Amino acid sequence: LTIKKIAKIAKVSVATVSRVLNHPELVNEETRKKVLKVIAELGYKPNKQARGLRVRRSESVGLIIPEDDGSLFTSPYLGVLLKSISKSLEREGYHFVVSTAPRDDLKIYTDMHIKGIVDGFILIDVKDEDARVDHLELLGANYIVIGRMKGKSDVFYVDSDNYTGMKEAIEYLLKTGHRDIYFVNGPSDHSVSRFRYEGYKEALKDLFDPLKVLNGNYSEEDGYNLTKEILKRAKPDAIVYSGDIMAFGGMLALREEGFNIGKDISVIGFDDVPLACLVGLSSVKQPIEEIGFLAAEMILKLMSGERVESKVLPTKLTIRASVRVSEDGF
Amino acid sequence: LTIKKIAKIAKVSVATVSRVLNHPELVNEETRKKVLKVIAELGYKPNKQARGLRVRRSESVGLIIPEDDGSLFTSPYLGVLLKSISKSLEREGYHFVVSTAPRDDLKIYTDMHIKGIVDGFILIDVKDEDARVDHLELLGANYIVIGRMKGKSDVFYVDSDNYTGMKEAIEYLLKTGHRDIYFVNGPSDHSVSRFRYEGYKEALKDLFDPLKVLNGNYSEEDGYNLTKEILKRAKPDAIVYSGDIMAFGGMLALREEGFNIGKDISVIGFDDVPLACLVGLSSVKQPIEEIGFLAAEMILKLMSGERVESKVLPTKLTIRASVRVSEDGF
DNA sequence: CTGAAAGCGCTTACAG
DNA sequence: CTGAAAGCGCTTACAG
Repeated sequence: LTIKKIAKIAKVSVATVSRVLNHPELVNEETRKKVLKVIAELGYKPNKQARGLRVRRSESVGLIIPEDDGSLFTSPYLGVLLKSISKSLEREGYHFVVSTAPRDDLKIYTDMHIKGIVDGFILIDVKDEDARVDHLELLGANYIVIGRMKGKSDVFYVDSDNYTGMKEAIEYLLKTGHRDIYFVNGPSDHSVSRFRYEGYKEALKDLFDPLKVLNGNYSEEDGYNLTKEILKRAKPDAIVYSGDIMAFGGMLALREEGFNIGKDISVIGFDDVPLACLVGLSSVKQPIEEIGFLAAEMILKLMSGERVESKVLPTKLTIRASVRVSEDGF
Repeated sequence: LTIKKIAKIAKVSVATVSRVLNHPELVNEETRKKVLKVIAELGYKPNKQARGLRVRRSESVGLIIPEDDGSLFTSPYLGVLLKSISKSLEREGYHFVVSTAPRDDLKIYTDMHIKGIVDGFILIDVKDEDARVDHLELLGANYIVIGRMKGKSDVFYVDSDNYTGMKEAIEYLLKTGHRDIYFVNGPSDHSVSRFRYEGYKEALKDLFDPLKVLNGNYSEEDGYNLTKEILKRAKPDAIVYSGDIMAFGGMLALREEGFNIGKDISVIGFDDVPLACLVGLSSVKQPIEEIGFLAAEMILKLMSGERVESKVLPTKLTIRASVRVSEDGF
């Protein structure tokens, strides 16, 4: 079932059928209706590859999941993000091509770009120094970033406000009487971690002590181990984790060491995964769905030459039983 | 950078360049080397759309995420599954097109099929009566299913052995002295739920009582509410949940009602999400990654006309603190 | 407003 | 073993 057959049945040229589909305003109403009727009756849809070949666009966007272990994306995060991106692209008639590769595999970007498989990329899980960005720049490919990179002011991005999110969490702890606050952060070269670190530092001001910051890889194990390490040398008022999964690991370690969470010590996580509520973990939520929607919108705009603006979306702190509200707090 | 340019530089015809790429055995070794050298130097990759148009294949596989709320796929499940499918397809040079749609939206399948966007589909989250399957059958599209459907013996699938997984869980409970075992299952029209139900029933034999089975939608809320409902009318030895997320909700309800989990009552979940370990929830693990790999392999085989065989993969029960081991148990 | 024609970048029978 | 040619299914300048 091709455009030719439609043309024949509707007794017009293929050009007219194509025009009805792509520039309906250019064709006479009667002709248009006649053609549309045939199209509807036969259920014709133009072949995407033929169209793509002709217009030199694939009308699809790619996302390559970095294969690192223990990344941010073991949480429900990834599923929700992919879902919201695909939904948003779908609405605009674009497709979403998802692939997987080790983070330092740049070949896959070259491939997808040169073979014309996608018109642009959405990058996730970026580091401050990210070879992928330089590579895409070199290729001249369209791309946007979920997250942010140090000093790369020319890269368009959507990000949640990790800085303010963490700052607010710490400020809340300070307000409720906590002074000795440890921080189990993600890898220090992760941009996400950097922003959270800055927020932590800024909120603490004079109380800031770099020795109270530890770095893990967002895994439960690291949360557990780093917490044990902290407890070996100190007995803090509070520990803040750069991810709920790490916080869960930390809570386990704390319990093992006899701490009553929310009484002897306070804990705050990041992400607000569904289970945080259940175990009473206070947490900072990122607007993942919205980030996905905006990312899709942004790459589409970029590709169509529209003006694009990077966006930082607010996070939301939810306090639950894991935080002790001292007498002298409010 | 097209095949034409390569041909010109290598001083051969485009046919020869194409042959070097697609049927290297048909071309003289010297010519081949010469062409390959030019290709490597210029970094040429054949345009996928042009190729696809010519060979009438897109070399990609589609998966449409059903948009239901509270589905199986709020857990980390979805991310892991998509990752493993894409990895597996990638290896075979295929692309993975991910989209989203309400579960009853069949148009998107028609579209992707007729427009030639994908050569086949992987279906997830299937129900016993699933309009998508009938629709794809009607379209004459290639597809396989993750999960299983009642009575559709002609549909190829990969599934984990939900029946045996649940049966083993119940048998363990029986062996450790539990007799009054409730079951909070998923929706009754979900094939996954049906198999778990059968396993539950089979293991209990005479002890089986249909009134002890409740249906939820895999959400934490449903786990919580249905547990409360159970506790209103009974004080069971154990409650088994068809998903860890529901089990977490159930555990919260149990604690609220003053139960000491693992002493007063036993709890087992399904999925073995990362956090299950942390909170001591016993659970049945599905081999999600392997399911993804096999699903990709299977659809590829199906499309290439190879013989395909449905597969059922074993699950694994891990007992943790949430199960009481009574004196008369082993 | 409409049609004939060119061409997007490939692959593959066909002929030699 | 190699090349010239046809053609996959579209879209769009061009001419009328």
